[in-house]
Amino acid sequence: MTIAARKQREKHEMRQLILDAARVIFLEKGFDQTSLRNIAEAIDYSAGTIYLYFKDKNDIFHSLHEEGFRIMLQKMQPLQFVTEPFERLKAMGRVYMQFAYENKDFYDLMFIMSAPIDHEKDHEKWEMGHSTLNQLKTLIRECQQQGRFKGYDVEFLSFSIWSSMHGMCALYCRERCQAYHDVNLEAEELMKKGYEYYVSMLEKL
Amino acid sequence: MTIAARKQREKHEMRQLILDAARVIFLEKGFDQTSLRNIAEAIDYSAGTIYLYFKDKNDIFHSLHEEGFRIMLQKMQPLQFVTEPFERLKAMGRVYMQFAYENKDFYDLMFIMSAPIDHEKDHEKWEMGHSTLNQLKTLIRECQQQGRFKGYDVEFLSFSIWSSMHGMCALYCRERCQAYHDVNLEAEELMKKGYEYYVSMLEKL
DNA sequence: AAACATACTGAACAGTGTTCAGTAAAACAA
DNA sequence: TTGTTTTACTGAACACTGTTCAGTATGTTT
Repeated sequence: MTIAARKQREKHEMRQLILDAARVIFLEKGFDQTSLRNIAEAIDYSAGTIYLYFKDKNDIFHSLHEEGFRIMLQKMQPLQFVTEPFERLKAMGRVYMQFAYENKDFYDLMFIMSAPIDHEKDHEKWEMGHSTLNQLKTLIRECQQQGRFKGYDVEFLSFSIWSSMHGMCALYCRERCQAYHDVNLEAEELMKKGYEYYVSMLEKL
Repeated sequence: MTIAARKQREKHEMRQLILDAARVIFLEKGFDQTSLRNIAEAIDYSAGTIYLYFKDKNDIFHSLHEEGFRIMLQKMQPLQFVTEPFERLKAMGRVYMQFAYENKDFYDLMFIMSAPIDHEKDHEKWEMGHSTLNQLKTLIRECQQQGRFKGYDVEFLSFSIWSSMHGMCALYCRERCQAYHDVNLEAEELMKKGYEYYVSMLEKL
C-alpha cells in the first residue's frame, strides 16, 4: 500500500504547511489577527480547505500550543547536567521564566489563552501541562530525598512554585507590570528580581 | 443651567444603563458573547447608540474593570480593623484570593484580559492597578517598621507577593488547574493550600 | 413659527468562524 | 481503456462581529 502511505504523508505535510503559516502570522500579528482566511491566503488555499485538516481554529492553536511545549522542554534539556536537585530546580525556574520572557506569545498560548484548553474540553486532560508538571514534581521529590522541603506535600508545593513563576510571567504577558512604571521599573528587572526573591524564600523553607 | 445639568445626568444614566446590561451579559455569557448588538438589544437601543456614550467596546470593558476594582477594594475595607501589619498582609492575600475565586470573570477582566489595558494604551497608566498596588506597598512598609522583611526592597517584594497570589488565580481562571485532575485535586483546595504554603514561606523570610 | 442642536436609527462596510453543494482530478475496477 | 467511485478542493453562503455615518425625528432656543 505505497499509495495509502503517500496519502498519509501528504496529509501530514499539509497539516504542517497550515501550522507553519499559522505560526508565522500568530507570532507576527497576534492571535486575533490570525484568521483562517489569513492563513489560507498565505498558503494559496481556500479557507474551507483548512477544515479538512483541522477540526476548527482551536484545533490549530492547540497544535501550536503543543509546539510551544516542545520548544520549552527542549530548552530544559541541559538541566539534566545539573546534578544537585535543588540547583536543578532553581535552574528550571530560570529557564521557565526566560522562555516566557523571550517567547511571550507562545507562553501566553500555553498557559493563558483559552483556545488550546477549549479544544481539549471533551478530552478533559491537558496532556502537555500534565506531563510538564510531572517533571517539576519529580524534581521536588528528588529535593526531598536530599532532605529539603521536609513535611511539605509535593502536590501543593509544586502548585505553589509553579504559580509563583507563572504569576510573574502572566503579569508580564498581559501588560500588568505597567503598575510599576511610576517607579521606573521594567518587566525584565521585575521578573529577574522577583525570581531571586522567590528563590531566597524557597531556600529558607 | 438646570437643563444642561439634566442632560449631563441623563448622559450618566445612559452610560450606567449600558454598563448594567453589559455586566449582566458578561457575567452570564462571558466576554466573547458580549457583543454590542447584544447589549443594545437588552436595553432596546440600536448598536450605534452605544458609540455616543463609549468610545468603543474596550471602553465599556475598561469601565467594568474599574467596577471590579471598586468591588475588590470594598471587600478589603474590613482589613483596617486588623491592627498587626503582618496579620493584615496575610488577610489581604486571603481576600484577594477569595475575590478571584468568587468573581472569576471580574478577576479575569481586571488582571488578565487585554481589553481594559488596550483602552489605556494612550493613557499609559493603569490607574486602578497602580492605586491598588500602592495599598500593598504601604502595608509591606508597615511590616518593615515592625522589623519584618529587613533588607528587602518594597518594590520587588510587592511584585513577588502579588505575582504569587496572581499566579494561582490566573491558573484557576484559565483552567490550568486541570493539570492536577489526575491526583483528584480541585482548584479550590489547590488555591487554599497554595496560599498557606506561600504564607509559611513569607513567615520564614 | 423658524432655526438650530441633540439623540438616535438603520443600513452599510469589512471582517470573522464555519458549513456545504458542486466540481475536477485521482484512484480503482472492468 | 473505459467506466465508476473516492478524494481534494473551491466558492458561495450563513450568521455573526465592531465600527461608521447619512438621514431623521425630537427637543431646545431664538
